[in-house]
Amino acid sequence: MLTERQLLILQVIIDDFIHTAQPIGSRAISKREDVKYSSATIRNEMADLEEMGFLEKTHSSSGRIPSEQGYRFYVDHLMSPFLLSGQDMNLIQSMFGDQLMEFERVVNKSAQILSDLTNYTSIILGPEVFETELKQLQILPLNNQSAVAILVTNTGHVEHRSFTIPVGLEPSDLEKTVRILNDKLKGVPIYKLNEKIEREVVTLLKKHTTDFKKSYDYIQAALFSEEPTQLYVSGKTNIMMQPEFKDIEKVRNLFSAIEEENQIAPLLRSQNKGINVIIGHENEHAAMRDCSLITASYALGEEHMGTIALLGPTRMEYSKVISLLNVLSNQMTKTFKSWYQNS
Amino acid sequence: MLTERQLLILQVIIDDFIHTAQPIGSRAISKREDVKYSSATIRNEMADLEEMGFLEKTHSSSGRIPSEQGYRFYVDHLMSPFLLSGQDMNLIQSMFGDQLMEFERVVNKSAQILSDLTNYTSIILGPEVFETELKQLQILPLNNQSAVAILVTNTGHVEHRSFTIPVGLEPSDLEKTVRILNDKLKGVPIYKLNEKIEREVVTLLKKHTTDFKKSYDYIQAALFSEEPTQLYVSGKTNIMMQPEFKDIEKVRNLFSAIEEENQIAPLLRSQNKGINVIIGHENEHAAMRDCSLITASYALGEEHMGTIALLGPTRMEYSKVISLLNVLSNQMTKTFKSWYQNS
DNA sequence: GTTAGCACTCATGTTTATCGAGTGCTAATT
DNA sequence: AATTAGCACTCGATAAACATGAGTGCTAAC
Repeated sequence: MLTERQLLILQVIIDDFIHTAQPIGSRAISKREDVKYSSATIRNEMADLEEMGFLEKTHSSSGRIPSEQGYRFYVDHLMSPFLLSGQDMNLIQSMFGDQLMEFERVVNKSAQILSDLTNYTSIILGPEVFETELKQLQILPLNNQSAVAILVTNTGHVEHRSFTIPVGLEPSDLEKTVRILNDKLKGVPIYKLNEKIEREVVTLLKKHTTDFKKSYDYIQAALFSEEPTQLYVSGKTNIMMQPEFKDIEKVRNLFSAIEEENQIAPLLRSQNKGINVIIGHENEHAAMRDCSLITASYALGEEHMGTIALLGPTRMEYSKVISLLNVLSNQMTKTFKSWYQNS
Repeated sequence: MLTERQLLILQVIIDDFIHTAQPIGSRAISKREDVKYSSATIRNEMADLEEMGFLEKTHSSSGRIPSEQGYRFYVDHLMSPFLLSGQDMNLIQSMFGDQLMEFERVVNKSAQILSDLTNYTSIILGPEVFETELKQLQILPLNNQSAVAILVTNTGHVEHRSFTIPVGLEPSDLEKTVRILNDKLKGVPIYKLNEKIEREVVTLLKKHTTDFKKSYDYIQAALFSEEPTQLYVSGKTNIMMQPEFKDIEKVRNLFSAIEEENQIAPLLRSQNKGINVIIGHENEHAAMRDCSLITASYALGEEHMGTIALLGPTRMEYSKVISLLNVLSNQMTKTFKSWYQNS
């Protein structure tokens, strides 16, 4: 177990390193007014802490820096809670005060606030949309050749596609098709749409429309060619400002990794509810081994969950980031709840 | 005027430097099989070309690199046309072959193709939406408290907002309001909406709805709180791969500049029709003085214009980029025309 | 148990030397 | 008169040699 003094020293080192990014030596610590031991004593303690794996040296005669295990201990036991400044709180409040927002905008703004307030990179994962229900399907002809299909879910999510109307498709058929679809599909969860169409709608369509095949291809195309982008990233530039990323090769690797949506999304999706802290090599993705990733979950309505996250160097302001993510995820959950209850 | 030989030498130097990013010396040039002069001769010519301002040295005894004036001359007089590979052409064609696309998707994909095929950063500016006309306004209640407003223009552009319904607003009023709005506003250009509402709709609303004030605030909020994002950027990471951006400070500056939407948008907006080449310091923005920017215009329907652009180092593959932008902008124009004619 | 003292380590910065690609100029060649 | 060979010179890049100083570990004194 660690003694009080060791705890103090560890805390001082980590706090300092988080802000300066420089190895810290015994003398510097002993000079602090809240530390009343000589540098020699500190040196001894530091040697012990290093032996226990909480500290590292960059070279044999350098000052100490925290190891990943050190950060882990800090996050789990040592960190003092962070009080967000009134200014920051205001910024957040004012954003959620706005009555008129669609989901995408809230998320985008949240991502921006997160990255602005921390100078790290924020990543927000939207909720799985598949469980949401179809509220309305509309096909609106723009002219002879083209139309726009608009699909609204019960969560207020809107998808739309423009398309060209195949030559020879009767407008009346199109209209009928849409009417039938709305009749039958309202309230059906998105992920069941396909099945439902196959089972119930196809026969109906066959009966009622003269050009069944075309209408059908249509629906298919309009409804299911989606690849829902659910990843919102903000402040990618911030990561370049960190001194640990002064060599461009690292930045490149990291950026490439972030841009691979199908790498990041599952990672975030697989996190537990609440706050998660993933430090350095705890991350399964090699490209993020120099980083820490803090995630927090938010809820959209009763069922759907999304994740907000901050990506920064392992030398991260854990305390601040965690507070911020807490506040923001709660605020998001609250806001979405107010939108979607009784739906 | 430049002699044939000088033209040849200039061309060789620029072509070479575009691919290697290394200063090139007289000996290297004289060794090429299409050049039959000795290094001494070449040296003399290079000295002349430098005096005329087409070449530069990085230091007193280095090989030559093209000056910005050199690139300018190259682009205007020297560049040989570039034939896109069949592979590249296929990629482009296949994308536009897809019948089912909304504007945003075409633009996003185009941006991606541009950056993938060139390894530069692509920027696409959407058309001014203000001239487009309102096709339909719909307000769809999701539940007691919230609704989604959907606005469709004649170009198939869809805007939507979720909002909470003020307590006490009668559903019937909401419905009436929407009906009145659709009646009066269909076909009105977006930028005239506000005026039209003030002039014709307000009185109507007063007459027909019991709670005029609330309905009105509503419309206002739903229709006019937009900040149309019209800038699509792809391949920002590419710029970091260029050897001229190996020091991170430059990258930071450039990235910050690109992220300032209101810096870039007007710059692109102000370009002439067709292809424009802006080399280094010809660019008014200091942050882009190390870059060249090639722009091309595309048309959306009869009236609206947008811009596609590629941003790379001044040492850019001008020939390829220009060909590519040409093909793509034409293809976009053609595609959009087919969508929106007779609207 | 704590601390002063001291020899030792190593990253960083500076100086100096070497190397070689490339130039400009002059004189010889075509 | 145009071209080219020859040569001294320049200067960035790389490496080696050296000084500096922040920081350590260890021992002995307090």
